Amino acid sequence: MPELPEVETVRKTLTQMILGKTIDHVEVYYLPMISPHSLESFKNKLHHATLDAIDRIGKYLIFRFDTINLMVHLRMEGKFFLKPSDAPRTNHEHIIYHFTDGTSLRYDDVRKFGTHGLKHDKELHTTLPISKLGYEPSDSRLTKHVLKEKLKTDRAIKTALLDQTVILGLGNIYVDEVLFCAKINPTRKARRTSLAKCETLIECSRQVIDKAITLGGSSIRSYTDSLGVTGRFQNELKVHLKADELCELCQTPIRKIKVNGRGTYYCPTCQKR
DNA sequence: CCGAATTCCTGTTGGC
DNA sequence: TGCCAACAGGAATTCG
Repeated sequence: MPELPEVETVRKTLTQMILGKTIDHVEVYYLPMISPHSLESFKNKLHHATLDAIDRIGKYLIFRFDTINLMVHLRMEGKFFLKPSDAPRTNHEHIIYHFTDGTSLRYDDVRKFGTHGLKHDKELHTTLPISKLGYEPSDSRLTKHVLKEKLKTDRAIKTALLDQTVILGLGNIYVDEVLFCAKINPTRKARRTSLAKCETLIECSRQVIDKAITLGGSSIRSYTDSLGVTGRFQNELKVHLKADELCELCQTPIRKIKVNGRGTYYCPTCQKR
């Protein structure tokens, strides 16, 4: 499931591949995926638009055309592929952006959870969902004081850190790794996190996310980036998906539990409550 | 307002 | 081996 490092890898790859291309026409095969839901409006706004840049805000990809932005969230299994326009559509390609040069960008998503929405420049940052998002780990505005304030909730720390308004970009893989790094039990109440631990959490988030970006993200389950090249951070995971394996710091078997419905991996010795 | 539960979806997994 | 329920999960929505 793509999180910040995987989305950043996709962004870089796509930038190399399709920057400057102009859309000829768009095909949509699953209407609930797009917004606004008007198919004609969606197609018309992208007609003959030229791609100026691809940005990223948290896990959202922002394709910048003239004055309109295509905001894409990959959710669990969204992937892009670049193919010739006349290549046959495969089972799970739900949206095809055809370019004027005879190539096409295919959005492939087995579970149909991804979203593609159009927003004008002026609304992008002032409307949901972007308007509510918190700061990314790399953002200097994310201070221990800011985090401490956002952690004033009765939810478990893991649940709070998955909330994109608290800290931006962590998903189920990296939140487990960050909590292991910070030696915090995932079920601990968020509001019990000390100022010092808030600082540790920020440092660990930066460390984990930076390293994952450097390695091209993690390739677990079916995730591959848009070139089919696989990330290498899965080899660096300390706890996620490591149930019953021994903690590399203390040799205690890693435990798997559920925290608010999410599969959660942690070391019961290193991450005491 | 807050937090938990539900919902979306389908390929994979596990139990019998 | 085959069948089917349970499971995976980000975030919007609904519920209490």
